[in-house]
Amino acid sequence: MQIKETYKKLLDHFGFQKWWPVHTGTDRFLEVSIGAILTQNTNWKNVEKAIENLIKDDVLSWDKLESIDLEKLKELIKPAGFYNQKAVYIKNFVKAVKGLPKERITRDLLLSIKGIGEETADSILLYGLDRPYFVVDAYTKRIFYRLGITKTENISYKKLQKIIQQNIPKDINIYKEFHALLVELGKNYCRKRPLCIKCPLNNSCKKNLK
DNA sequence: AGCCAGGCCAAGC
DNA sequence: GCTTGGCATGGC
Repeated sequence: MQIKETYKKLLDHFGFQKWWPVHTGTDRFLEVSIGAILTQNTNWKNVEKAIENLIKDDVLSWDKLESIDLEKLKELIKPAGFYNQKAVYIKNFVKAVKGLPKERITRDLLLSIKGIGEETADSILLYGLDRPYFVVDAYTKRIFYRLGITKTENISYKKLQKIIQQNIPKDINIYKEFHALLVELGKNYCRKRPLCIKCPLNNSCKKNLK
């Protein structure tokens, strides 16, 4: 099955996901970035709790995050797990990016920040800054492998990103939507222990376990 | 009651 | 370059 067809099927089945979810009244770029850091290897439900804590304490702003005590920040984001390192990552990010004009914020700059890897950087760029970088995650690798599009689930980030970007239009709205749809499929059907019987890609998947 | 989640870093080969 | 271990909470 071709990549573009996969996108169409998922969109047809799930409908528009309208990612990235952010609260009204906060800086979108900031909230996406903090969410992207907090969701590293973590359930989004837990991230929501952490973000609610930040909003409740009125610290989801560049100035407040820069000045907040590190230990206090750890407490607030605790529900998201790995809170010791994520608090430092957030501090690193804010220090490196605060006050910069957006055109100065490049992928290389983000990757130079300790705690920002490829997926986090691309999530920030795509959903926070509307730049055309396709976000690859564990679901993406798993789904494409099971579909038979890639030969291994351990394909490198760069390789899979390149394959996908070469096979869909360079359109940030498609990039945003496709990744969100892959997450939806990965969460609900193409899980580690998959639910192939009800999967919307069931009849065109090589790894179909029925 | 385990298993798992929208990764990243450091260390070792 | 690729692999491994550590990091932590809460939902199911």
